[in-house]
Amino acid sequence: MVVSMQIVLDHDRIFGALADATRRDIVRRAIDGQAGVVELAERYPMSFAAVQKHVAILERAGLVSKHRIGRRKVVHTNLEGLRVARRLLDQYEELWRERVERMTQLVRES
Amino acid sequence: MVVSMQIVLDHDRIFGALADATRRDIVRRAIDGQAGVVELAERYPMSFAAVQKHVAILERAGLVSKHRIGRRKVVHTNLEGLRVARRLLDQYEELWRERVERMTQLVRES
DNA sequence: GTCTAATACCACCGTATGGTTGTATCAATG
DNA sequence: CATTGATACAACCATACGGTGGTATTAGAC
Repeated sequence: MVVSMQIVLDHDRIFGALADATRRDIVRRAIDGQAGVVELAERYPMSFAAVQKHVAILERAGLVSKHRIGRRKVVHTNLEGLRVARRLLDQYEELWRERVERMTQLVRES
Repeated sequence: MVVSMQIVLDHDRIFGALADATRRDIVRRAIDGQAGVVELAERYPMSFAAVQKHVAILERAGLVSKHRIGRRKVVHTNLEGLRVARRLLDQYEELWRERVERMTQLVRES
């Protein structure tokens, strides 16, 4: 029985996944979509298993995905995951802009 | 002796602070910059002290700051903190764009 | 000055997280 | 099909995190 893992793209997981320097570096490297987990692991001062766990956290957050190429699995960054995070920040900035506008309006009316 | 607390604006703290629904909600509410910690705390199903800790985490991350108004302290969101996070995501998207461009170029040359 | 509302801080507790080592699976290769 | 390179997963450990209640500090109100 195959139960496909659920990728939720919720903000908790996405921002949590990005709150670690190793994982952010993996995201950056995986944009090119050429690195397997072994190649990634070689670059960080920690065990292979630790890097694997970081990739798993990124995968659960929907920031990267893996697909087989031969006997390796290649990690590549998922643009949509990054955009979910960015959209939230954009919303905050939009609220900020609206607030500034309201305040400017108030000053103008007084 | 007064030792001012250091606000670092590093990505670990910023994304970590945003990885919690309560804290994101505080950031959103504090954009208007009118809420004291008591008013904030009333909105969440947790103790006053818990909300205070959330605000402290946001403050250490540079996402909000507090200043006295009368006997209260008002929490307001710091736009620059949000922008630090957004800039990193923008960089990733830019890397993505460059990669797509390189690939398109390769296809064209073949 | 005394009282009190608003905030800050401390100690504690359960659970999640980041790391480790060891073992199991899985697919190409000989 | 046995081997082996690449990945997955489980058990374990130390520390960080999110919550609690209780106590201290601070600044207006009286």
